[in-house]
Amino acid sequence: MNNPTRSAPAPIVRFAPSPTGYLHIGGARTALFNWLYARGRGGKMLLRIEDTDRERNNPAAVAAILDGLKWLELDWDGEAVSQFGRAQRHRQVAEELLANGHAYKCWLTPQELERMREEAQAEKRPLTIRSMWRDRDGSGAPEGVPYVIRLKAPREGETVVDDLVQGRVVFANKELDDLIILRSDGNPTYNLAVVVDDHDMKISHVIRGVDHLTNSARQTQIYEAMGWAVPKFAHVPLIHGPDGAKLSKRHGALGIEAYREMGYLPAALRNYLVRLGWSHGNDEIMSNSQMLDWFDVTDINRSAARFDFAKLEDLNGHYIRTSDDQELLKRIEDLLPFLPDGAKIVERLDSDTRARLLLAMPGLKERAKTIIELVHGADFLFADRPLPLDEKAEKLLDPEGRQRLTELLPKLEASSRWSAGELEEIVRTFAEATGAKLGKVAQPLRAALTGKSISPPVFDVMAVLGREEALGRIRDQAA
RNA sequence: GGUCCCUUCGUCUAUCGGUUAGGACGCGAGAUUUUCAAUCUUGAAAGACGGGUUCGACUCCCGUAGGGACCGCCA
Repeated sequence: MNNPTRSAPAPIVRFAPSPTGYLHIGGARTALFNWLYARGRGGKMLLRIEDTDRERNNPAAVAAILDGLKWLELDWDGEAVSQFGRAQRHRQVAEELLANGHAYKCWLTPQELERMREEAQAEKRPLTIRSMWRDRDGSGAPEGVPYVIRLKAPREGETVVDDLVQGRVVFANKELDDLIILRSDGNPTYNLAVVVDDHDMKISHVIRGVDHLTNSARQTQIYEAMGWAVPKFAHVPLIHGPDGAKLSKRHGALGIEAYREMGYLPAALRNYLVRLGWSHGNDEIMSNSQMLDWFDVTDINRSAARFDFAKLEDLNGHYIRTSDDQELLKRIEDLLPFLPDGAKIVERLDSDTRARLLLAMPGLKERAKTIIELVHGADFLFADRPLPLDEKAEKLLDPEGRQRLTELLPKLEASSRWSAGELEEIVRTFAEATGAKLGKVAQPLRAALTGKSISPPVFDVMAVLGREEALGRIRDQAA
């Protein structure tokens, strides 16, 4: 954040998702890395929507991505830039490249290209597109046939991507095609648009997934053709599924909103994601300011990491336990609309039950790994008398258990303050007097009060439910 | 197939040539306990393989194997 030892100029980074779908978990981590790098060094975090492909553009996806970032509490500077909105400027640069001899018009048709690919495939030789139009200067061009503009990429030597994560990656120029920078319909392609935008937006560090590594080599050629400074690159490894294969819908490549709906906290998800491919010694749980202080792209690992829900859950449990009760209540209320049985609870959430929920929170949050578990733990608060009993509760309320409740009832009715402490004393005294182990009394009591065999401590449950409700539930089950 | 990248406990990782290879999750055992958690103690668990370089390699180099990314007028 305000680390005085950092004297380098403040970086300008960008997160540049394409609006073809939701914000997936890998994208979320890339955004987080960008955000940490910018915010940790007093830099800027810009947002750009890569929507040059009009056919695949989806406004709902843009909204979902922005929502996901907001939920993750990652902010950005200024308005999100639409790449499509800058098409004029991209075309202008393409013309400039044409004029300065670094690009050429190519009349190769998609059909011809397809045939070249098939032939290469059949002969099992590598395919590198070598357009015959490269050096013809447009002579012999067919009439009225649309053309594309290709970069006249160097054929000799090598193009180097000096990557902050991957190291120095060298590509032989003879392996690289003359990439298309302007489509036959006059629209810019991704690689051109990205270079122009990154240059115009004065991006100092391009932090993105390794799937873009070869693009960086191509983009470097465009920078060089324009005589522009190449930004620093940091290509972060991809996230894999539990089986080591690329993360797909089958595993966990869900939209970020799915994680919210599964009851994860943004802080937990951030902490989990930052430790995937990056670490700071043995530190596992870290605050935002620690992350901001410690994070550096040069410490990111080169190998892909597998997504592990068990560890995410553990972290989430930690963040729930250390969260403020009031905040948890808000998280619950935010999540309720997305839960199958949430509407029922929303209905009952008046100021009284809200207060009870808050009162129960310390006991509840100790046992929940997700917000959903937190809600289920609070089920007993919203139950109607007579309570439905689950199988184990049923067993606890055998004749012996019910008999105990009957005997205990008058003692509880005589309680003066109905506090957890007083109630515990009453029950303990009762247990001792009857020579029963505390559990023999507490378990039937729990079953009667919650309908379950597991719950927060029974005395807390009684206090939270209040005298009238608690006694009523016990009477329902007493012999 | 071509190019490029990767490879330490099951998983995430530490180690920047010299360590009994450490931590976390998960798993096992124990303590605590009114249940379940939480918490504490504790156990099992790793340098893919083969060559070098070096007094000494998990660490540097080469090869093999395995995995991955990219190879669109998609981004």
